[in-house]
Amino acid sequence: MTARTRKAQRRTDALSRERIIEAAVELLDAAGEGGLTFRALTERLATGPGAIYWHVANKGELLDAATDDVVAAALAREPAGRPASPQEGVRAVALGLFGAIERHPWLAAQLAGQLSRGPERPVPPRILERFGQQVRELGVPESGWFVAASALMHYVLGAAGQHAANVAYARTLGPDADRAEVLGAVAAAWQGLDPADYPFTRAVADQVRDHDDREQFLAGVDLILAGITA
Amino acid sequence: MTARTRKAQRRTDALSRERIIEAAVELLDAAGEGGLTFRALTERLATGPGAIYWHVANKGELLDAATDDVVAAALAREPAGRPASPQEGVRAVALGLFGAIERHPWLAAQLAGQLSRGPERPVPPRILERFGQQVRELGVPESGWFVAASALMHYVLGAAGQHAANVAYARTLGPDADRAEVLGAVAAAWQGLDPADYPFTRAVADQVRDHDDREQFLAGVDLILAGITA
DNA sequence: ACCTGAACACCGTTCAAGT
DNA sequence: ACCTGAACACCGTTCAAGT
Repeated sequence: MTARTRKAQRRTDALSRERIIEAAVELLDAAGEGGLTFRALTERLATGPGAIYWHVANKGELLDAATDDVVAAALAREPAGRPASPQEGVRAVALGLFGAIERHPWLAAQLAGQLSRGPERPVPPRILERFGQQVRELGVPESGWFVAASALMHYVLGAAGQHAANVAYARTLGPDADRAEVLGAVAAAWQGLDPADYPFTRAVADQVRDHDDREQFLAGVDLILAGITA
Repeated sequence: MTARTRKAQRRTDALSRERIIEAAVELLDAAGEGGLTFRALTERLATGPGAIYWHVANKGELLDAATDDVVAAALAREPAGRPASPQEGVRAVALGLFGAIERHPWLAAQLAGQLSRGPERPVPPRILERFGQQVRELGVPESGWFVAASALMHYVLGAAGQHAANVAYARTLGPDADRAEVLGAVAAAWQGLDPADYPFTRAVADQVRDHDDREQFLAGVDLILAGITA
């Protein structure tokens, strides 16, 4: 067994756009956005960069495709039957995205990037559509559709991203840090702020310690639902 | 006048962390996140990279400091007197951030990045605090403080980021594209979606064309305020 | 049509050397 | 204490050449 033997075997099946995107998602999951490089990709796929460029225009397109793939899967994973109510439908979509961002923490920044990079990106309409269909069934007058669906989308993406940050921060504290430790760390960071400048943030630090991220997240969704139907 | 004369003069005043951050913000404003490189920075400041590293740990810290600077300025720019009501206070903070993101479109992705990179980043607590203080004065019971302030923060950052994307997209269409053209372009992009998959998004495309971004933004803030006080 | 891999331009960062 | 600038490792991307 020479040293070279340990390298990835030469691939036998053909390369394809799907296989490349799949490998990109794996790299992103393993090491975050910094983990996705063409060098890592060529090694994992046992090719040269030219082969990848045959299937994908550039790194940006690959990142977009990976984002699109993961979001589409999350939105498709939903319960088979129709939701009991539009409210339940909203919660289901929200939890689907929450879970996707939890499993793929790099998604949060990526989605924010697509959101702030023009209207023709594929992912935002996909998400807006799902929330929007429930908003319509909520009986909201048409003039309020866009604002209601936008509010849901922006809150869900932002709050889920913050949750993912907490989870990632937990890993920093050691591989077996549990929920209490993570929340404790967030609370501790906020308790360390200047009392004169941050009275509110220090006050809520306690709440952050005692509550479950997912519960808080759903409470936020319900708050916006209350605003929509007010 | 030799070719060399056109290069930036050798700096006479001393370098400082503030001057570096200032130059970084200018580069970001001029060319977005890709415009901030140490090479561009050294040329603009007429130094070598080592000089910059004497004042700043690395690029990430510089980006964070630039973000922090701009957000702090936006939150400080507020009206002198106390707001007429907590609701007005929330709108003022929201519009302050909206304006900052409009003037510095790179802020949107940067803020999302800080949000999803752990609780000890300096900027999110700064924003949470401002919304939180108004939430408290709204008479919300303490158990609901965090959710209410988070909902405001996430909506505002997300929606303002999308607005900034629209503005940036407008510049793409030509230097003198006006509001109608921009909104028309967004509407057109959404109208081009598959009618079977995107009935809602296509329906709201018309609203997007006819409404003002700032009005829609404030309507979203009011929606969340309604949910908070429901 | 699909893949190889050397080469290129550019990037963030370091560090021995200067003042 | 503060700054210089050559050098390094690494990155995305290209392209002439192969099959």
